[in-house]
Amino acid sequence: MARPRKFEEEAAVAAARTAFRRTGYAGTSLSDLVEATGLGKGSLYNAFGDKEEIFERAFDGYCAEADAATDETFRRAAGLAAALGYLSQVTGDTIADREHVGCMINKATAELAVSSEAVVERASKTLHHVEDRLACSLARAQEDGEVGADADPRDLARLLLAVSRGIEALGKAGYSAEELRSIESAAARVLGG
Amino acid sequence: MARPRKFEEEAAVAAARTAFRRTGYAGTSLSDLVEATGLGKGSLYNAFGDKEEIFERAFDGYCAEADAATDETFRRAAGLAAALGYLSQVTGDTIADREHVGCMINKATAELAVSSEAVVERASKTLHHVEDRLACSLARAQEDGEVGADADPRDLARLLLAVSRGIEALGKAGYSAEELRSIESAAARVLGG
DNA sequence: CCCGTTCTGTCCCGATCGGTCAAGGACGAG
DNA sequence: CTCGTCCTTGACCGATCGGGACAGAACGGG
Repeated sequence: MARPRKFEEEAAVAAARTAFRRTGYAGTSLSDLVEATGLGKGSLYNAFGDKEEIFERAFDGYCAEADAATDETFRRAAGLAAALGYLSQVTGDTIADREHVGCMINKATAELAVSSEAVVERASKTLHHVEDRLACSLARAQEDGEVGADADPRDLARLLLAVSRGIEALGKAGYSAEELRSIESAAARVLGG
Repeated sequence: MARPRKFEEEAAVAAARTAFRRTGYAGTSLSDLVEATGLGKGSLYNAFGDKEEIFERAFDGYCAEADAATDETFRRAAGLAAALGYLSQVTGDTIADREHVGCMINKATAELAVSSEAVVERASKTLHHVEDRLACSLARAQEDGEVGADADPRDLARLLLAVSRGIEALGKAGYSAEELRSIESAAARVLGG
């Protein structure tokens, strides 16, 4: 018994997300969000509350999608191949991102880790999710003899995660595709040898 | 034959830098900079031009200091110890930074890589400087038999650089001191073994 | 068909944004 | 001491900020 929403809430959040990804939290104004989503300022405000909540929704959606993408990546392969596949995926995404928009997790923590505990926690959760999948794959790899038996799979997983975050960061700092790929293969060599 | 500057230009830039490091470019207003530096708005503008130039000066100073600190780190040690010392240094700094202020290179590229080629170039230069020092140390380590002779020192240097950037990023995303240290030692094991 | 409810667009607000400028003060050269 | 030069201060600018108020449109239950 009321007028229904004309817009897709999820679509609006997604549009807001791309805006935030490009210009950050402080750098994105409400009018930018209005333009990005196509909604009126009133609708935006009515649906989500304030700017902070819109960002939180956008960031949460990004992390949720990242989690799903991680699951998908590790569903397609197992063992060492899965771990290296993840690294290759990150490297490829970084190289493809010629505009240097970059990963939202990095951007959000870089900008807001000082002031928002919520952002830190959400980011931590998503990264630990990756870590878990990596550790699982590496443990399997160890059983199969693909990886030396003396190393702790959990430590190796964290190391690989750090490498992937590093590749992302270096990509945004102007490192070339060749340089990034050389990091990826060096990591593969160090693990697989 | 004129009234001299009452303030130290470098001190003002340094004060502005800490403000930018905390709240980013867009998140730091001119009044914030006035408060941080203690200068009047007019003096700031007169001395540096606009906000963008102040940031550029601050970021440039940060990178220059980082370069100097890198030289100092690699002057104190050589070979594998120097490379691992650098990694330990980054890890320690990240752990000590409980407020999650973080490295300005990461922050600046995260926020401005999309819009400012200058930031990307300055960041790239500073990171390549680290890479060069790492590569040099690792080549020496290889001669001394500390590192396997089959690996390319340049690739290993990039890998280590990526790990260090990853540690920085993970620290800002809430990773604990133990977790970060475990990454550091895993990297050491992988290299030294 | 009608009314209550919710959504939407627009106008408005005080605050603050980045940036400018005129007035006056402080200093050094002569 | 005087004067020219540069610096500092603080008021001020238009624009935009995030947020809110509100009238009216669109819809569903009765």
